[in-house]
Amino acid sequence: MRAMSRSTILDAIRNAGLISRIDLARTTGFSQSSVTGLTAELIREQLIIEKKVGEYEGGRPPMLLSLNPDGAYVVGVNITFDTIVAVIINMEARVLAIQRTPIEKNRHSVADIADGIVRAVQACIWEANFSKEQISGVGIGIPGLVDSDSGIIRFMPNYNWENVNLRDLVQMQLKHPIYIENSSNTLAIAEQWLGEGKGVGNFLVVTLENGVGLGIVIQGHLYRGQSGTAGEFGHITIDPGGPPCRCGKNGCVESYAGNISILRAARIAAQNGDWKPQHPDITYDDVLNSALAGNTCLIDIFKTAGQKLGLGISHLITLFNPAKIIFTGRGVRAGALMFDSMDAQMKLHLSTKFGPSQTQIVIKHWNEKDWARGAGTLVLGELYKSPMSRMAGLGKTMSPPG
Amino acid sequence: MRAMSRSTILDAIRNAGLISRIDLARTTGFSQSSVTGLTAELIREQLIIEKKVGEYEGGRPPMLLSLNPDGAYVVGVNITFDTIVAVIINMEARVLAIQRTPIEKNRHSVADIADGIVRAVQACIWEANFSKEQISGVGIGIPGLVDSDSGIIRFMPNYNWENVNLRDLVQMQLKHPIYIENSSNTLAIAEQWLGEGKGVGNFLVVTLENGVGLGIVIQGHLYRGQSGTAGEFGHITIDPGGPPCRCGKNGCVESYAGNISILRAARIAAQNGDWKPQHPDITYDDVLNSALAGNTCLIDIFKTAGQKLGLGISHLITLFNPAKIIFTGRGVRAGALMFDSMDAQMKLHLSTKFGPSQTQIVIKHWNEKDWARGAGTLVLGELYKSPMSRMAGLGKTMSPPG
DNA sequence: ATGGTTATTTTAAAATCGTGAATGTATATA
DNA sequence: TATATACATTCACGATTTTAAAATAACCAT
Repeated sequence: MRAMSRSTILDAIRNAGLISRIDLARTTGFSQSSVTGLTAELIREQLIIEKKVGEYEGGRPPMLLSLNPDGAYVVGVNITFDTIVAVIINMEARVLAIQRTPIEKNRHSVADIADGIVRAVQACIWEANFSKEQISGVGIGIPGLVDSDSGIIRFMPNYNWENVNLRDLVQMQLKHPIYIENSSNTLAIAEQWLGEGKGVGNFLVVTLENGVGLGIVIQGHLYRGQSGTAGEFGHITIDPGGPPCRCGKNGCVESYAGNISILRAARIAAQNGDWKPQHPDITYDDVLNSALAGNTCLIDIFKTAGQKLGLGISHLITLFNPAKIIFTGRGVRAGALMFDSMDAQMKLHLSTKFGPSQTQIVIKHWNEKDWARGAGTLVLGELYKSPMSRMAGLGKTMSPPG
Repeated sequence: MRAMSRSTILDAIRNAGLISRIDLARTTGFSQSSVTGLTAELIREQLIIEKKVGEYEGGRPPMLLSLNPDGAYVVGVNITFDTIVAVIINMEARVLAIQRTPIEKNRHSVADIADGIVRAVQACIWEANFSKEQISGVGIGIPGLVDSDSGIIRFMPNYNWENVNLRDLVQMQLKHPIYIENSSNTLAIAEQWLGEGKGVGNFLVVTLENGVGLGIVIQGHLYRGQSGTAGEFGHITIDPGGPPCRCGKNGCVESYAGNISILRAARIAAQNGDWKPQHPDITYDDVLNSALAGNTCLIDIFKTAGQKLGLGISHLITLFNPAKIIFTGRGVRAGALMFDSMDAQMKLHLSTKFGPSQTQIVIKHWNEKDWARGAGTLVLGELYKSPMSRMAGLGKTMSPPG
């Protein structure tokens, strides 16, 4: 009961960034005295602080409250095809330390990756001169289908894992509370907390990596579906006669717009002689660079990807009517190569009879850190729900050592 | 605050149908004394009643509580292309009276329909020997895009209405509280209340009429989207090269699976000589009957409709991961003609990598009354939220006159 | 300094809500 | 008829929040 009141206050502070008690009373609907009581409790627990004095407006100037950046620290870890990125973030999700660990080729058994995560977390904490007691938890983002309750990864196409329990393996070596979740979902939470989704009730996050993922936020809550498989946007069939997909079907969104699908199309073009790569072992980045340099054959590949993606996005808008769709992931670096045709195709498949589309399209500049940070916010969210579970004792000073 | 507790109790009673106080305490988590207090309040307000004594189980036999069927009466109205159906329902959503009013051809201005609704409501109340004071509200279901807050119908393809305020026109002649909502949404609410959606957190209702509609229930709440246009499933593009749609695009789900689209396809077949209808002015029912009688050309039309619908449904399952999808509307009478091919196509476009589909497909026997009843439950829901708003005084006896 | 104004805190009284413990009630069976 | 058992109610209590009012704090203008 009081947990809900606390949450309301915390959410309001997070949304505002910097807010006085009187404005808290106004926005939350609590009485002034209740706000005083609740904020006093949160200050005592060091979740929030009196940051600075606000603008004079004719009387006593307001004391502006903010989250306590140093109220807790957590580690966020993101796994991509070839890299483990771990970051330490503070209560404001600011990245204080970062650690990249390459995944060696063919070293991606579950045990290998679990060890890699543990080492990355330890190295990150060590190099930033933190002690492990200062870390309240570890969040792990996975590009695949995750049952976040049981911790089981049901399907992860990158390494072709099915039904493996990565969390337990990591937990055996790390004593911190560990949370695991699909990367698109962690990004959605991160956007809701501190990014484009702040204060937005309904929005979607589309991730363009090797696969194409979707995080769904509805009425302010992450939506996972009845059995946790909602949002497999990458695997809706756009064209039944299309190229094969890692999911076993043909013509999925992902089989056009996923980075490995673009790479595959480029390889086929190279085989057909439509394009001469500089070296035989081409990567997605090679393809992207050549396309950006003006190779028309490769430009066409991105254009097609954008078109198919655009049709899929039109489905999302028509079905979800979100306030925003946020694009992120390595794939957004293609920029206009992909998004111009996406935009055109999307508009083509939205009926004007329902009024102009209210959905705002946001393309985030891609940033490796953001993904690991997203995994970290997963833990921050849990801390907010029950701050008692913080590992670090409340009495201790929590200033960053670095 | 207490409103939520009351709702919890009411929901539990509605879900159970018949339940003792002690079981209420068990299912809701309230203490026995709280349940006594809350139920006493609800009984005083005549929302629930002590229905009968339950089975002896070793001690004092439980007193079983149920909703008070006669706690309130509301009118539900549904508009289809050619008919206005009004029903009186009680608190259990049982239909006590029904009134059909045909809509004359070319008499479908907003004023005409508003008058038709008013007359239908009045006739329904009159013929069932109710007094207007006994009716707590009127719910109207519209096959189109409705802004339920403002009461404005943004787009209704049947009569090609755009941005008209039907509610205000009706309100000028009826003093009751009037609610207006998209039919698919009213049906979703009705299913959640008393049908297949009872106790199911996430489910979808697909309506097959002239158009194809979608009602979305997520985490127990109807989802309307950011600006109220969520769920326009009928207008996602299945095949960009497909037939034109009333929405201005081509190849929408509706342009294959909507009843008028099937009728159109049959007319074209007749023109081409592929089929000889018995009379020139054919209707959807003629087409359906000839197909059921074995006309292969028409069977193919239904088969194609089912296939396109199936692809669309696979999108819904992949994106929403609902526990159930409930099909209703005149179109379900096509039965296996449509659903066999739908089923096959749907399965084809669901990846097996995410485990077997957990989504249960439910096809409801079509029934004209259900739609009007659905519009009525819209009002019942409002009554539950704030029983004080009931028009009929709490002190009055509320037994049905008939 | 003084007064005016707005922000915050404190205080006390009252309301609301749910709980636990004890009590009351209804039934079948020994 | 007494008893065991399970259901229901009563009542005093604690936790939480609100209202209202007063006190305090901080700042500017005069």
